[in-house]
Formats: sequence, C-alpha cells, structure tokens
Amino acid sequence: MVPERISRIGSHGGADLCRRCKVLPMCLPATLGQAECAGLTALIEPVAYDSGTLVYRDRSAFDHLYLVHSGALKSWTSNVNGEMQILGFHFPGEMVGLDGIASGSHQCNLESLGHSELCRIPYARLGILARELPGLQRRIALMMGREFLLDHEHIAMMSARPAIERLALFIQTLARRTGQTVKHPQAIVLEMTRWELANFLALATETVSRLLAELQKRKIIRVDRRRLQIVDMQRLIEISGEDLGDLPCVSSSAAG
Amino acid sequence: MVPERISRIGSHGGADLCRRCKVLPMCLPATLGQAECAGLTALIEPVAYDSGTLVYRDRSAFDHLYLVHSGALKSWTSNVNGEMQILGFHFPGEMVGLDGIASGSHQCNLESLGHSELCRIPYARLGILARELPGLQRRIALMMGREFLLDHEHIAMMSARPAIERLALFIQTLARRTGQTVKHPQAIVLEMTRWELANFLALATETVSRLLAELQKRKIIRVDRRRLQIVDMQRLIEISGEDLGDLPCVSSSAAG
DNA sequence: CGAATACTTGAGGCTTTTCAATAGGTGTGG
DNA sequence: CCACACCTATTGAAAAGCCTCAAGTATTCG
Repeated sequence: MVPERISRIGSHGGADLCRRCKVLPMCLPATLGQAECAGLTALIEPVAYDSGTLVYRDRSAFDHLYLVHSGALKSWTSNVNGEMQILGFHFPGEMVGLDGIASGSHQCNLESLGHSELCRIPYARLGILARELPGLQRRIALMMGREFLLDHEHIAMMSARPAIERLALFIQTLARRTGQTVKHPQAIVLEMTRWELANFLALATETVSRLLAELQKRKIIRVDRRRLQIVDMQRLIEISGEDLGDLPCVSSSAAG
Repeated sequence: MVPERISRIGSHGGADLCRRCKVLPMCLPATLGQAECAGLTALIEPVAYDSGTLVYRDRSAFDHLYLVHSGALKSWTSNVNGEMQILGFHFPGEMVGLDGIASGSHQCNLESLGHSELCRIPYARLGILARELPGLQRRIALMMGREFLLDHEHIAMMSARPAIERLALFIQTLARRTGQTVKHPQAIVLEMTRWELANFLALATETVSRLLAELQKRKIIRVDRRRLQIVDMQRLIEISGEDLGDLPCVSSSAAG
C-alpha cells in the first residue's frame, strides 16, 4: 500500500548548482550574493524520486528541508480509517518539510507524483549558516512565509462553496505556481490524477470530472487527459470570485 | 463595516513580563534561559484590543509579529464579492502575523473576538536578536512550525465530509488549544459566534446549530449559548475519525 | 494483446443549503 | 424595572447540489 522510499543522487548538481538553476528566481537563494549562495550550495544535496515514492514518511525524524527543483509532489496524512487526506501539492521553487519543525518529526508523508528532483538541506546546519548570513536568514523566513500563504489559499479554496468555484480557484493557483503568465497561458500539465485532485478539493472524482467537462463546454478551459489549457482567464476569475494576485517572494519583489 | 483599529497598552507588562506569564509554557520564550528571555522581553510591547477591533488590516505594512496573551482572534480575508472568509482562530500562546512575512505586507485582517491582549514584537529587531541567541532562533522556528500544523489541521478538518465530523474535529482542536485536559474537560467558552464558526468550517450557520443540538442530544457534549462542555470525549473522537495528538512545542516537549 | 487502472457519464438518493419564521438574549431608554 | 429594538440562535420545510452506485470507455503497462 505505502510506496517504498527510493532516493538517488539527482542529475542536477555541481558547484554553481543554484546560480545555474532555472527556478532560482523563485527559490531560496534568489536574492543571495555570490558568497552567501556558495555557502548555501555547499549544504545542498541533490536527490531524485520516482513516481509514487516517499521523500519522507509520517512520524519519521525531521532532519532536512527540501526545495523542489523539478516535478511535483503531494503531502498527505491518513486518518484512523486509513483514508488518505492530501494536504498540499508542491511545485518547483517551493520549500517542503516544514511540517517537521515543530515536533522534530514529520507530521505527514511527502510523495513524488511524477519523477521529481529536490535539493535536500540539513536543517541544523542551515540554521547555523543563517546566523552568519543575514540575507539567508531573511530569505528562509520569506520562503516559509510563502508557504503560509499557499496554505491560506488552500483554505480559502476549500471554503468556496459551489464546487465549480473551488475548481476554478484551483486552476488559477496551479497556473501561477507552474509559472504561467496571465497573458499567454501555456498548456498546464496536471501532475495529479483526478482522484488526487478531488481529494485535495474535498470533492468526489466524478464531480471533478463533470466540472472539468462543464468548464470546457463553456469554453473557459480545454482539457485532454492531463493537459489543461486556460482559454478564457477572465471568466475563470469571474467564476472563482477571486483574482489571486502575483505570488510574492520571487526575486523581483523579494526586497523585504 | 470594517471596525476601527483601537489599540492601547495592555495591562500585562513589566521587566519579567514573560517569566510571570501564565501561557509561558506554550509561548515563544518557553525554554529560553534567563538572559535570552530578558533580551526578548525588552523587545515586547503589550497591546490590547476590544471586541471587533483590528490588530492589523489586509495590505497594511508588516512590521510586527504578535503573541496572543489572552482572549481570542480571527484572521480573515474578503473575496471580490466582499464576503468574509475566516482563515483561522488564534488562542493564547500562539504566534500571529506570519501572513506578512512573504510580501512585507499583511495578506489578511486580524480581528479581536472578545477583548484580547497581545505581545507585539518588532520583526526586524527579532531577527537581529535571533542571530545572537540560537535558542531564540530555534524557538521562533518551532512556533512557526506549529502554525503550519494548525493550518494543516484546518485543512484536514475541512476535508472531513460529513459535516458532523468537521464539527467534532473542531471541538477537539478547540479543547486542545484552550488548554483542556482530556481527562477532566472543563467548560470551553466559544469566543466566536455560530456564524463565524460556520464560516470557518465552510458550513451554514443553521447546520452548525443543528449539529450542535444533535451532539447534545447524543450526550456527547453539553452546549448552552457560548458555553460548551465535552461530556464523552471518546465518542467525540470516534465521530471525528481522528484522534489529534498533543499539541507539539509546549515547554515539556520543546527540546528540538 | 490482455489486465489493471484511470476517466467519463448517467440516474437516484441523501446531505446540506436556502428560505422563512420563531425564540432567546442583550442593551438602551423611558 | 419593564418595554422595545436589535442581534443571535434555533427550528422547520422545501430545494438544490453533490455523492454514491453503476456501467462503460479510454489509457497505460506488463
């Protein structure tokens, strides 16, 4: 039932790991100077996970934080009946593992959806380094702050009461987090199954399927299996009743 | 519509502010030594807010973090239709204001439910102090980590599909966060209205009212206006389908 | 190519919402 | 102190939305 943990050294790597990285602008070292960046890079261990494998397990010891380099992941817990509850999806540039900080052990499972690459950072050493590098300290706080906002978006999304509003909000957040521009929306790849999407939104898979079909019929999106294209962003925003602003904390706006 | 901001110097205060504080074991300085604690205390400004007043406003500048000393608060945003969406309730010992870290401006409103007292801490100076005091640095991370867990609990709660499960989970979390013991449950005071509770759980107020009545009829709780007494914790856990463990990060278990 | 999995579509039923009316509680002013 | 207004909470009946069950189609993987 529970997938085996499989990790291996990721293909990304090297001394200037971060400075070459394509997600640098939205990642932890975004605004760091060369020296600070080098200090951080020295801590990073690239790791990779195949579809369905666990990066960490609920109740396992918390030793590392992770930055998503490529791919997508889900974090989940199971209740007493053994039913999976998906707590969040995680995309490149985002920080993962924060659920372990409070108690010293992880409070959920982190599982790779497709193949994904992450940067693993020893938490204790990161804290020590942050004391020497104020820029890094600020940046860590910013990244954590962004995770709060993502959780709050999730909460707001689940509160949207007509199910189609929930779905419309999800598509918006997905577009932002996978780096879509509002003007020229590219095809989004849904890394998760309909079941996972439904679980995330607290809906039935059949409902998700039906509502995706309806949005397509109304020419707001085009959807074909895992490919999703936003056709009419304006109407998508109208349906969702909320225009999510830009994601904070990417390099251009990361002055704080 | 939006309440005026009213703040005044809180009645709690003094040089050994924290060391006398009744919520110390679950608060930021819980495990700090005397010197560290003194450094932190020097930064703290006690403030108090009356029912319905705002501690901070959506989009206002982020300069301070807060620790709840007494009372209870809600954080909320409004969507394009002007409808309030409650993102969380906040109780003594908890850290508030984290929504401002990522962008440098708050992303929601923080409003006092009843009368409440908070400890206001300048964020920039806290960061500087944390660099000198590793114990404080760890403690800040722990407190933030706890807020992640609370958000995840909220998400899991909203995913519980029969509404009565959601309500049962809420009552459990409320009992924990207001310092109830499992063995001798005291009367809990619901600081929020039924409307606010319903909004938080993404339910209709009428549904909340009906389900509270049902839980009472089944002799699992006793409820009278804002007073709520848990009668049968075991069955409450059975209904909710989840036994929430102890809240991490209180002083006894805050070694990490 | 066959089996297993993922997705779609339809029909009926049930939970929750909505609408509406009533009861209870709180605060103000006479 | 009581009457009144206002707000909050409760309760009922009807409607709607979403879920469950069920069948069928498509896709992936061995």
